[in-house]
Amino acid sequence: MNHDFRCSWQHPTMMTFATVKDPKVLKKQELILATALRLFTDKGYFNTSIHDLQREAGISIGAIYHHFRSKEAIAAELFHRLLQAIDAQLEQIQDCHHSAHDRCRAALGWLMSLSHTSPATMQFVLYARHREFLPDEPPICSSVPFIRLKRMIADGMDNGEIRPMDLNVASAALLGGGIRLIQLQLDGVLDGPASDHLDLIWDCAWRSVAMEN
Amino acid sequence: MNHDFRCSWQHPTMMTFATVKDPKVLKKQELILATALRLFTDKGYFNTSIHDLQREAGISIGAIYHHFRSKEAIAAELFHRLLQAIDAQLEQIQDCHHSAHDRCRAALGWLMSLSHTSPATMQFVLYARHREFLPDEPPICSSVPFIRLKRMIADGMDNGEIRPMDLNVASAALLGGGIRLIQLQLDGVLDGPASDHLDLIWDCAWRSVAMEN
DNA sequence: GTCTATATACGGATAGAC
DNA sequence: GTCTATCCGTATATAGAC
Repeated sequence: MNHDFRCSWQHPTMMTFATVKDPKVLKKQELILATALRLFTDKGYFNTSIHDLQREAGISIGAIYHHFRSKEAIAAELFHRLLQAIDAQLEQIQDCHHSAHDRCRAALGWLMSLSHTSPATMQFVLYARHREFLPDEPPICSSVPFIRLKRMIADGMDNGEIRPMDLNVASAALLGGGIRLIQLQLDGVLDGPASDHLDLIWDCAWRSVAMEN
Repeated sequence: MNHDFRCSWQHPTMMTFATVKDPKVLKKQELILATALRLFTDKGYFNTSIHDLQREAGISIGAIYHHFRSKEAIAAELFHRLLQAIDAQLEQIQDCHHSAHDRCRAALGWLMSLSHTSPATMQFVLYARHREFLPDEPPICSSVPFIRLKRMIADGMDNGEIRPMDLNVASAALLGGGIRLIQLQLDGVLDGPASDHLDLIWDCAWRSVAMEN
């Protein structure tokens, strides 16, 4: 049983906002997005003004509005890119492992490591109340990465690794504990990184849903 | 083993804001707080203006500022009262049951029923990003009710019901799944109330931490 | 205690030079 | 593409009559 959850991924802090355009423009867009991520998670979306963003990024308001339609558009772009990056990583994990057990464990391990190496990413994606500033976004539990995780679990139920039960309940039982630990870490309640507890929480989680022998 | 988690409590919707002052003043304060709770959970704190509150409550801005120092003070008062009401209920549950198993199950069951009968309460307490508008509040995981829950679990570890392990991990494993289900319900992902799944999620949760026989 | 009217500030967004 | 200066709506909070 392979408990290594790495399987050659990009280090989380390398997560970038790059797409396919001119690198000069990209640098500035990325600067704006990275600064926005920091401020949004630090003080919250509504406590961050465009003037804050302008000051912290060291560029002008005009430049910001040249690259983005509005403040909301910055948050939306940020949200989409981070979700996409996370989903890409989960897809890679899905390809590297072939049982629900190994896939979900690797996924949880990676999410925990991400919450340590890039807490702002985790906080913005998992924790922010997007509905309040991105009214058209679906709730996070319906986002692509979460759907993928749910699918992994459904497959495990089909092939007999996981006891048959309501899929939402199984997802909550298997990942709820780990996600809760991540939240505790982001809130500063844990002493060390959440991933210190991966082995233990995974043991608990797997007991809760595994097919009896 | 007693699986009844009720044990004579006030129905959650009866949760009121009453204290000890003149009932006439109370009615108005309660009206303001109840309206604020509805609007804050509905549109979010920052998307709710004092004018919205004034309109929805059917009173004047002057009246609002007569009873509360500021908008933030309304949110703070709301937060404290709801946390206190929840903790009072948990205390009652603690008194009615005498094992970690029964206490935690009853507590989770009650929280799930509360999330159905009074979703706004649950949403505001469990889900809102208080740090963004109540900067002096400690994080929710450090609040009185959560401390109480943690204590119940610690006791269960001491008396041998629960396997010895890190307390944060045990809390996450035992309650993380249920809390996650509550979040799913609040986000509208579940079809019915989360409490429909109490038996199942509790069975999963308890397996994950229970002492082996 | 409750009301209306208003002061004051701030935030998002735009105009237009360079 | 980037900048500065500015517009304008809105939000919190206050003043002061009743």
